[in-house]
Amino acid sequence: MKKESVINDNPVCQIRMQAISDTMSILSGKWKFHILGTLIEGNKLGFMDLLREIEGIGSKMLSKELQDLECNHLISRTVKDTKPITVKYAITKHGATLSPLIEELAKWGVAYRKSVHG
Amino acid sequence: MKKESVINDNPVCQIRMQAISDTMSILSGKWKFHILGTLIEGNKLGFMDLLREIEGIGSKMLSKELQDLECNHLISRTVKDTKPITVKYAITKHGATLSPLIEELAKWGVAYRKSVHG
DNA sequence: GAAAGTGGTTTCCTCTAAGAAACTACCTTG
DNA sequence: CAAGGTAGTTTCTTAGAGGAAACCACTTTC
Repeated sequence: MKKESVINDNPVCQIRMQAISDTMSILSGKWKFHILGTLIEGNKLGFMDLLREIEGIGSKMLSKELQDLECNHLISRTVKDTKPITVKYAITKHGATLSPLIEELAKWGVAYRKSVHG
Repeated sequence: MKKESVINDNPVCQIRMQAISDTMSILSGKWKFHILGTLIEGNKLGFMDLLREIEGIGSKMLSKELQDLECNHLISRTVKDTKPITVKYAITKHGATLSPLIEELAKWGVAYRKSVHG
């Protein structure tokens, strides 16, 4: 008798796993949380603002990550017709729903650090 | 006057960001959540069990990810002196503290799917 | 003694994430 | 007209993540 999957071979688990994969794929990469976190704190920021706020990121990565986040409707990009034109990035209502998740991530990270050193 | 970071240039944000980076680094990779999720459901599983449960993973990746998780004390590995020897992987108390986080990830993923299709 | 199960390691390969640096284009201020 | 600000794009390169397949050692069952 060949053994087969028993735990993960049920619809509830499958949907759960899929949901987790979805979330992680949307938030993948080194910078997504940094960008989202910064936009949640300081609402409406320009490209150069973000470049300054997020230490270490380069313009290429920032540009790409912003596009990803915009595609997934987590942030908005609005071009103001000023001179010179300026662009403002902001978190969307949808993006704001990530707050509890980001909160959990931060909380766990802090607790982990304490448990290792403390 | 040169502009500088204002939002992220304060200790609270720095610690937050660091904590998030820590968490993400510990849980990085394609399989960590799948492994943890599976071990939370079915407590105490062998290597081959996990290989069967986690669809798509190969033995090399499983081996590596299990080592990572064990190093970070999120799972335990105990060798039973049976014949043939068997190895049991289980979630630790520490690893179990990830449950709320995993819960949030799944919740958000499900909600996201609904908001896109619904 | 061959097949199948235990728990992995090793080798080789590919693809992508990420970063550095240069460049575009347009505008304003000194 | 040079310097510096706006918002990015392009090119080149490298490190690492991930996967397929073969292999090892040991044991039990058919």
